[in-house]
Amino acid sequence: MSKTTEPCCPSVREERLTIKQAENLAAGFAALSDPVRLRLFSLVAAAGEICACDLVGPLGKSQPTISHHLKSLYEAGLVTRERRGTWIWYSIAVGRLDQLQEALR
Amino acid sequence: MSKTTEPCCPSVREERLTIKQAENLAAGFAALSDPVRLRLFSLVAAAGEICACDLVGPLGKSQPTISHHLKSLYEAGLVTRERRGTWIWYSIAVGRLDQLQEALR
DNA sequence: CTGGTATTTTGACAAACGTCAATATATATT
DNA sequence: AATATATATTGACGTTTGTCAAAATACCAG
Repeated sequence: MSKTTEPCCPSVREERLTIKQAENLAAGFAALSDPVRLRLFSLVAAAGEICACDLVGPLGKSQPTISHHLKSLYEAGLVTRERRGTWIWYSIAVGRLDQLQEALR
Repeated sequence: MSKTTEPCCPSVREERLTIKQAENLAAGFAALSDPVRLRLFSLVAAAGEICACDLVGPLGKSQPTISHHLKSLYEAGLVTRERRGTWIWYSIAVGRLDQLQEALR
């Protein structure tokens, strides 16, 4: 009754990607395709968990720009966020990162 | 005499990326950030080696568009190409792909 | 409720991107 | 040399992107 199975997390090395798979992965890689965003992501990963307020300084970009990039990473599923009072804490979304990593296996 | 060592192929999970490292990785991920290009790359990977002429049909895009995307992948270091007479054969550049994969480890 | 700090949203702008039709270049065949 | 095929380049187009200043929203402390 169901269509032929389509792996959720294929590897570009082994599978011919469907349009949906390609769009899903491309959205993830797009989030990693900007140097500022990559460094931002790296800061989050290195810290484990980090307050947004501590992400504004290090990269020499305006606070709205950092907020904008964090939103990109969040919408791409690469980070999670949790509000604690005034501050918002970010962590990396390990599952999504693993998925992208597996896609390059 | 030399500066402190800076790994060529860091992981975003473990290192705070320098600007240069981030730019290098971001250029690689940018090449993978478009669905058409990802599927193209996947076709090359699945075939091992494939003639450009066989890449035009499957994705429903014009020949110049495919050529344009192949150039992007080539300039990002993700594929190699070799002319054999009239045809040009593409393969994936395993080293570069490994580098990007390692960056997500 | 008022004032202060953290974060997001809006609006604007230039730059980069994906796409195609048309053209150009390269190679092979006759 | 002439023709045919494979691939790349050019030029144009609308769309998306990265950035910032300014304004809006959310939370906290008096």
